Amino acid sequence: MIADASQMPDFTPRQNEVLEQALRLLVEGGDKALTTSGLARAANCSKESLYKWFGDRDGLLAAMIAHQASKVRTFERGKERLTAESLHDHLELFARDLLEVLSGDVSLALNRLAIGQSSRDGSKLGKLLVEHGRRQIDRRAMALIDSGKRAGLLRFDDADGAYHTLYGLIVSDLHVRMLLGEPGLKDNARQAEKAVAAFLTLHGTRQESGETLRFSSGR
Amino acid sequence: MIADASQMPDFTPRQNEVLEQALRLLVEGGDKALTTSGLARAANCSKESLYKWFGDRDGLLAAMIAHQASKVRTFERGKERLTAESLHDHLELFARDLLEVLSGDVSLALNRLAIGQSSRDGSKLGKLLVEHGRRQIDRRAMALIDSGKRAGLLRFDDADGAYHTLYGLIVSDLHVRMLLGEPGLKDNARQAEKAVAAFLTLHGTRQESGETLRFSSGR
DNA sequence: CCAAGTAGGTACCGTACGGTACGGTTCGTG
DNA sequence: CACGAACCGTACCGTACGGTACCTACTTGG
Repeated sequence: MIADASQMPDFTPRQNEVLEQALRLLVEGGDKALTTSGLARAANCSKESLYKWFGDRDGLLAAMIAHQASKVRTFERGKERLTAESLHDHLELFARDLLEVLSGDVSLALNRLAIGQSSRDGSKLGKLLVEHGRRQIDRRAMALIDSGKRAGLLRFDDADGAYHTLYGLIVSDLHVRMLLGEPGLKDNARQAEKAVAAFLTLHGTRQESGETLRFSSGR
Repeated sequence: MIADASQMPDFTPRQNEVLEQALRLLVEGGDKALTTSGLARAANCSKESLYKWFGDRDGLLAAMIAHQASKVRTFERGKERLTAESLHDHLELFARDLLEVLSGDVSLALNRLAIGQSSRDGSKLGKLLVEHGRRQIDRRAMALIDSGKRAGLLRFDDADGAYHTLYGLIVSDLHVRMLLGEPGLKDNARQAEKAVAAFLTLHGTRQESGETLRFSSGR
């Protein structure tokens, strides 16, 4: 065995295949559709194997989260020189990616699952989800706005606060509404533009033109 | 019987008592703890009465939402003359109230319930929750920022967009995190201040001092 | 004082789940 | 070839839920 495989889940291909089916079931039918019998049937495996591999239903859920997270590797952005324009573009790209991720089928289903469980398992799944799913995107955004500050393009005292401001401007109540079953935005890109413009108005060092303050047309 | 009781749920005191117990069970143990047998035991009533009153488990859940919503009547704010200071204060009050409501036990439990059900009932509960719970607070905020605009204290093209900006600045990802089981903010008032300051920087007509741009210390 | 409606208590039914056990089959390995 | 491990399919068990039926006790109104 290799000494250091990080905290890689390290599932076998067969297990990954089963986890993929599990995600499919979850997305299609929600919590109730993800039964051990149903999964065994859908994935052409035996329940005994499920319990051998994942130990428990909760273990299966945790494995699903880990599996999904392992697919969404965040690509480290090169440390290129930041200009006002490239910062703006990177922020918009981040915003679009964030909206894209949050409105994804699997993300919504997993969040619903974790939220549903949070009342009875002491939010173990919720912690897992935040750890695996959010830390990556948090890191990316923090690195970006930090670079912006070092390049003299952004100004703020508290990076964490600034990031949460950015997040709020991008997402607003959209995530919860989607979790409750409402459809997503018609135009993610438009929302991303507006959010980044507002963020730069608040924290940018360059005077943004009044154009950025004009918000028009809605969801 | 009185002719017009609006769309008041109009439950008997006994039924309200039972619904109160149902909410308590839901808050304490989540979805799984709210069983018909458990509720009948906790509320000292019979399962048969439950089904006679609410028809169905889903009917019970809907009744719980209606019951809870009927408790949180939003008080219509008087149409007093708005100054920059009073607008600021009203916005901060709104922000604090919003954070207060969202972090309430019952609100979180009901949102978790609706989110958990949203995959299987076509988001019927979710719609109900948004209708009953959110419309009130939305109305209040829209009326407020609309007054602000008419008084020349705020500027924006799209009131809905401006409101969502305000909402995002206040709540950010806090709601989802709390739904996932994380504790709330230490200091709601501080968050409310920061959000309102940022909102006024974006949409206020008066030049806010640089002080309002300085974000310090975090969650 | 009694009839009728209302509500509580309990037993029951069908179902479906999580979890386990067992026999048969494939596959890698010495 | 033979052995054992892994795995599949299925049958099974205990439990707990939603929902129903039945019976009793209390109130209410004439």
